[in-house]
Amino acid sequence: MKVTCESDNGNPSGSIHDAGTLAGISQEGVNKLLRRANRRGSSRKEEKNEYLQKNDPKTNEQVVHTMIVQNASMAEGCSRNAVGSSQLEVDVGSYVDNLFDDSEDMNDSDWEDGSIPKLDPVDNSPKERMKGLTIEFDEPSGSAGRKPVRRASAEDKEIAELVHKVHLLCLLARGRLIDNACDDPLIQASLLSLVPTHLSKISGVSNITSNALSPLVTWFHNNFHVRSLVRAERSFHTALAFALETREGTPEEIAALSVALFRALKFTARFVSILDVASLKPEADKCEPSSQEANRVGGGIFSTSTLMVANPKEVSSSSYPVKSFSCSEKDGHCENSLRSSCKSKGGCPTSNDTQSRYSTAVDEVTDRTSNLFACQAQLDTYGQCAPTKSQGLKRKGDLEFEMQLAMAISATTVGTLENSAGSLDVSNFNGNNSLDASTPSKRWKKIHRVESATSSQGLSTALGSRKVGSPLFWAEVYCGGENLTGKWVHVDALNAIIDGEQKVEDAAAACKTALRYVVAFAGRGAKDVTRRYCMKWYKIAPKRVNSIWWDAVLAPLRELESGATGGTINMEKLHNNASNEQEKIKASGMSEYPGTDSPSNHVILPEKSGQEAFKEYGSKSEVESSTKHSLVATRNSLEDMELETRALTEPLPTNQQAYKNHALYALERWLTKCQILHPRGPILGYCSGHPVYPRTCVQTLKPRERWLREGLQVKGNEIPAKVLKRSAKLKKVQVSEEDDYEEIDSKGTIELYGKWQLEPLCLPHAVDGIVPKNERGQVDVWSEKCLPPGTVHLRLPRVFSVAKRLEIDYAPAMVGFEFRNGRAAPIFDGIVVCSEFKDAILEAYAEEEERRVAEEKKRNEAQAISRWYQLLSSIITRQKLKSYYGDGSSSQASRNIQDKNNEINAPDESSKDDRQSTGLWKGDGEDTLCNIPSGTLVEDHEHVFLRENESFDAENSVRTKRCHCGFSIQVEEL
DNA sequence: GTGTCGCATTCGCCTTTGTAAACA
DNA sequence: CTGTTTACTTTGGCGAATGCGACA
Repeated sequence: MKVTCESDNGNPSGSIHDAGTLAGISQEGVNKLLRRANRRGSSRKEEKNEYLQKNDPKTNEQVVHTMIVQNASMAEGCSRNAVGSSQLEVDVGSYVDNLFDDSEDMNDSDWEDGSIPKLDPVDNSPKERMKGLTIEFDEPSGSAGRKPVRRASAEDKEIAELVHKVHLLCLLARGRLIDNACDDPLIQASLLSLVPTHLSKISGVSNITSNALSPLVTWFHNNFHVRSLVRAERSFHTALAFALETREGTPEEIAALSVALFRALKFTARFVSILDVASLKPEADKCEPSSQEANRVGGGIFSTSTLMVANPKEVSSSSYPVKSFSCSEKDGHCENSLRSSCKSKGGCPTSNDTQSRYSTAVDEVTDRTSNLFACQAQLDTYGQCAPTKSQGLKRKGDLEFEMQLAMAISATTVGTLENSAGSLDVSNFNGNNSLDASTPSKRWKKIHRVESATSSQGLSTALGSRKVGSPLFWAEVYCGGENLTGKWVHVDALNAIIDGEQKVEDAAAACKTALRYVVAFAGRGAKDVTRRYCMKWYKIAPKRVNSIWWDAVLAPLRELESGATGGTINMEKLHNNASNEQEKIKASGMSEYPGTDSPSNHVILPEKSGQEAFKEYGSKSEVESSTKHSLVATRNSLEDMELETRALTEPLPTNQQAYKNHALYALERWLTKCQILHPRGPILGYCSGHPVYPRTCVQTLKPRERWLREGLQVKGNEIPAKVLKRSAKLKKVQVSEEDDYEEIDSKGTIELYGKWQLEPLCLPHAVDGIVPKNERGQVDVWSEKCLPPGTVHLRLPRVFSVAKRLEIDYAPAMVGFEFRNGRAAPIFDGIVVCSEFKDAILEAYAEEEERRVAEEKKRNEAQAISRWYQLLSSIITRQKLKSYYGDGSSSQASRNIQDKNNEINAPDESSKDDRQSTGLWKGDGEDTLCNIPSGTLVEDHEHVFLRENESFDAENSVRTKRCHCGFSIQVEEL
């Protein structure tokens, strides 16, 4: 192993390995760091590689890690500069952690705070700090091939979930803003004025079909183009108006315009967006696509303004041809490719600008732009974009989250930013109606620079970056002429695709966009319509947030949305349609299996949903109550049913592992040890020869004791549904304690029971004031259900003493266990007593507590007085000693010792008279108050209290003693 | 290049009912 | 003498989740 240090000018200024034994210390340190690096895992390469220099490939047997460590100023400069120093070379292959953290406790914060290299242990002089250091070491030959693994901890997961949730909320807010902008009458009117007369004839057609929309969509597609311009510094409303003016805009704006157009034409339309949130799983966003992939995605797909559709003729039948484009416009979409590659290659969406929270924006924009160019230069040079240390700590999800947060904030603060940033374009929009795609290039360039700087920092979700080309926004139009009852039709006017809902998933997947949340916005509300676009729900379900939380979030938005889009449907049609759906379910083998919770039970029956809808929207609906089938359902409930049906008719996965946590299906081999199939059937199909069962047949088993905690007990004569062998550890205990083999066998197993073998818990009743107890003389109170009838649980501290004093029968309440001293210890909380004694005990407890509190107060006061006494005695003694021996510094130490000795001896009656102090103290049997005129303490004088100067206040029993100097002391005689 | 499967590894849940000495 | 507090020894086994490599 070799360790060398280099100064910043390149000359070796010192070598650790020269320091004799220090070499060993250093080696140990390096090895420690290596171990640590191995633990941390390869996924954090980007966080650390700023400290690394590329390996020398010439060394064969030896893996050489060379690092150039920046000094403090360099490190700061690096963090200021988005790209970092050009001296940095990034080693992608192997790396080590902060090799220069020589302290023993190299904790995470040291690393993550970006601490600069510490001093060489040999040389403590700051002037001699190393600016560069080269370390070479041997790597164990066996470990070369294995990548270290570090999994996310629970904390990581929690943080990731929080980020995910907040990101979702931001995107929801964003979607609502866009939806609101789509309702703008001015924009709608402007759009209408652009539509050719022959196309506007379809306005208001009640039973429109998707085919009828084709000409309109084609026209829109031909007239509105995507341009990768983001005007984040203005409100979305303004941006939308500008996009309408120029007929060019971001995919988001163009999609919003299409929605506005449909609404202008009196169609019921929604703005639909994929909420491309930060991953729910930690570190999932860190592994960006490879540079090749980035090139492919960035340069290949998002390259023309007519995204993804080569020929308008393909309307209605085209798919998303995601790989068939080339870069053709320099100003427009090549920018995206650059941005994408910059981001993807190095994970470098311009470092500390990213951390600046994007709050002020305009004056920062120039910095960002320069950073972008710097990043670009870096890419040209190295093919890598070295992140700064602080940047490295940011996960991509965090960055996206921050950007979205900033966007949501900026979008919601309409008006404020408009004033400041609007000067860029708004005047043009307002005053110059002739602006179109032929806008002077200078002006475009300005916008373009603003956009590129902003988007280069990771604005992927709403604005497209890595996931360029992915269908993120489109419209849904309600076509009453479709499907008997009408249906929501996917309309991607951006790409001139109608009714292509089945292609969205594949197109998104091709662009590495996870289709986890597809949300439709209307009426300032929102509805999750992911099911419509997702064919393999089991794949995305684990990537979605807890459904309870998500449903709760969406609940109010759903009401708004259904209020805006909820038309009425003739129930007769609906019934026929639903029957067809039911038949589909039956055909797929999903219905009517004998399980207790058959999936078919989850299907909302037409009658039921219709009635519910009637209750909810009865006032608005056209009610025809004369016949059974003439109930009115809303589009909303109909759509709910459609989505629900989709959820229940998911095709069987072809790979076994998909069944592991599948919501609908299960394979026996993937059941856990506490799960069982009950009933064992029906078999819905086969996967690799294994029968597939409905998930509803999977029952969770628990031991008898565990069911007791839930207030359930096993019915009599029930045999265990499953018997597990006890762990080896417990068996050992059994073997050591028991010699009888049969006993071992009976205790060496765990008997498990299923829900169907249970009944409500029947505990013995409390009789004659006696609490039924278990064999340990206590009551296990896991929940209220575990309390014997006729008893109550009093969770009060020290209440047992009251019950004991009143001679009332009680039992300690054991509420759980904790691990203490390496063993499980029961936790007791309060007592269980018969209900009839509850009031008496509570009353006595209150009295007892009152008394206890009073006693405690008294005790505290006594303690306080005692401490005052000690304080005052020490002051007095100190003063006394001062007066005896003067204030000579040489004897200070001995006086201190004497003080302490005197403190120990105090109080004694003789010394009380000599006390000089302020305040009140209480001695044994008397309280004393000292009144000291100012300056008394500094007077070199011993007080003398003469009898004749005393006075006594009989009313208060206070005797006042006075010295001739004016000092007085009050003594309360008890 | 992608999907599937098996193996290895890591993380985190589940387990679950003292005692003797010192001190007040 | 009795009741209370404190120190002692400070889990660890196992299943689920996950990552990775091999293979089709």
